[in-house]
Amino acid sequence: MQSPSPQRQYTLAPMVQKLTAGVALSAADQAAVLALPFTSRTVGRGSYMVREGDRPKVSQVLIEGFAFRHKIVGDGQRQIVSVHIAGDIVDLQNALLAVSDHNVQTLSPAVILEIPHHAIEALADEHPRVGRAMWRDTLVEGSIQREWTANVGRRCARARTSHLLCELGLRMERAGLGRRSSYRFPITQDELADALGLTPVHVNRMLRSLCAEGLAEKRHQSIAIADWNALVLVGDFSGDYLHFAGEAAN
Amino acid sequence: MQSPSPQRQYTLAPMVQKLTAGVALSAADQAAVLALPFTSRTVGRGSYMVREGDRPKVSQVLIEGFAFRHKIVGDGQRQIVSVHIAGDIVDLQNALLAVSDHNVQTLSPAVILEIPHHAIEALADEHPRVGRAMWRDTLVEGSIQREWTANVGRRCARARTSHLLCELGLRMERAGLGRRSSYRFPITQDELADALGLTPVHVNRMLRSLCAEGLAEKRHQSIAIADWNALVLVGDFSGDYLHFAGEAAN
DNA sequence: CGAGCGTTTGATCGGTGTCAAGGATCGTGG
DNA sequence: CCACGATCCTTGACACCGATCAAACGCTCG
Repeated sequence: MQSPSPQRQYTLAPMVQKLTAGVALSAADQAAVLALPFTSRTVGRGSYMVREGDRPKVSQVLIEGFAFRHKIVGDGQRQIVSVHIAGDIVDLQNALLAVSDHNVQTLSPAVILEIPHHAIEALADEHPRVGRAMWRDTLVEGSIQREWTANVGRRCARARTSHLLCELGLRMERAGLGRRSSYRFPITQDELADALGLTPVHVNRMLRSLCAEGLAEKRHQSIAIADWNALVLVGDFSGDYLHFAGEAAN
Repeated sequence: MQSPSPQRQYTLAPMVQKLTAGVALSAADQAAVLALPFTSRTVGRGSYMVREGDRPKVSQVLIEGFAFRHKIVGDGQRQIVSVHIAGDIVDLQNALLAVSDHNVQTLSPAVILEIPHHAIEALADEHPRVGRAMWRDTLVEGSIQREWTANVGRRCARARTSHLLCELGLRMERAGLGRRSSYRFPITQDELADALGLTPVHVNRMLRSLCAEGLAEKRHQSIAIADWNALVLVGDFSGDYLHFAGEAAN
């Protein structure tokens, strides 16, 4: 079975937390977010949240579980372009873009809250600060995406792999879902390979070598980072691009 | 010397055009954009518009010329993560993100308009539709960035190169700066290599082969695409991710 | 306990990188 | 208008990282 309890009532509190982390929101603004209409659904691993070519009418917030975005290229190969954890607003894109340019799929059983696009647009109109917070969220995602491009384009397999483990560690810790040195991450080596632009075989070799050298280890559904500083070094990692700081004075 | 005439007065009309292409704006909204305070400057090729680590106080609109964003990884290699043409709002990011996570440099002599961040924030507050339009622009950039990640991660050198030529062709045509089959693009093979995650030598080989087969040719400061359909095929290209359509009904 | 999926390992292949040298082109200054 | 220097392009030979192919192993979950 999966973690989410059957009949539990979910709220948009994680979305509020996500947004306030970047832009200060008044009590009224926060209340407006919480008052958004939504429906919840619980899905299994591998479920599609969005398909390329879709014209979604709702945006989705990931409340529990993991998900990833990916694109399929001409010869059938898959590139995973981002990974999402609980609290991420996964499908804000399509509030303003008519047709989806990529697929989103769950990496684990998940709980998803769906919000109609018109409600999001109305919210942004009536509460500009919230609109700004959602825009900022999009900007941070853009920054992460740039780093992924650089990671795949210019780092060797070993560094690439380490870099991803570091990023996820920091994001999980920040979201209160684990420690950077140890967090849940139910991904297969096949999926890792597609996220890193490598083959599963080579990912396996990198993971084995990182483990053998006491840097990090991929367990069944989790990651354990034994030597954070060393992994940061190997992965050429700096978390600046995650823009955790928030706005300096706002 | 460079194209821009010395004392000419520039306006934010290109920014209005860019924004209205995605979201319908009222006359008042458009006027508000045009009324933004700005200063213009003319710079030579290779000038930095933003440096990683900067805390910019202005956003920049590229009025004439070309620019690119890039990141430098640990061993000194450079990854170009995006390319920008006249009309692009290059530095909207830093309106909401305190510190820049990447560098922006001109690819040619350029004319740049600088707008103070506070003016952009005020504009978004007072004209939510404009805020939405800027947000949408960010979303489209995100989409392009995802495609670049997939391009670099999962396509062979030949396809990668072709894909970039197609993208630029479509964007230039859309912006009214040329035809997809022939457009100005003053980039060196070194820079192309850094945009594609390849080496200059290998980019050269791909270009020569594309040229030998009558698909496309890189001239001095321009691109000529002799067989668009064939290049699209080789490059596994589809322009959907550029989201040209605009909002269906808005 | 068994089936299926995911992981691990070895051997070999190939695409792209590296190194090196020569050639073309452009912009500059005389 | 020409000469020159710098940058960019081009080509070949060779090396290497990561891909491919193939097979066995182990773990989970039902």
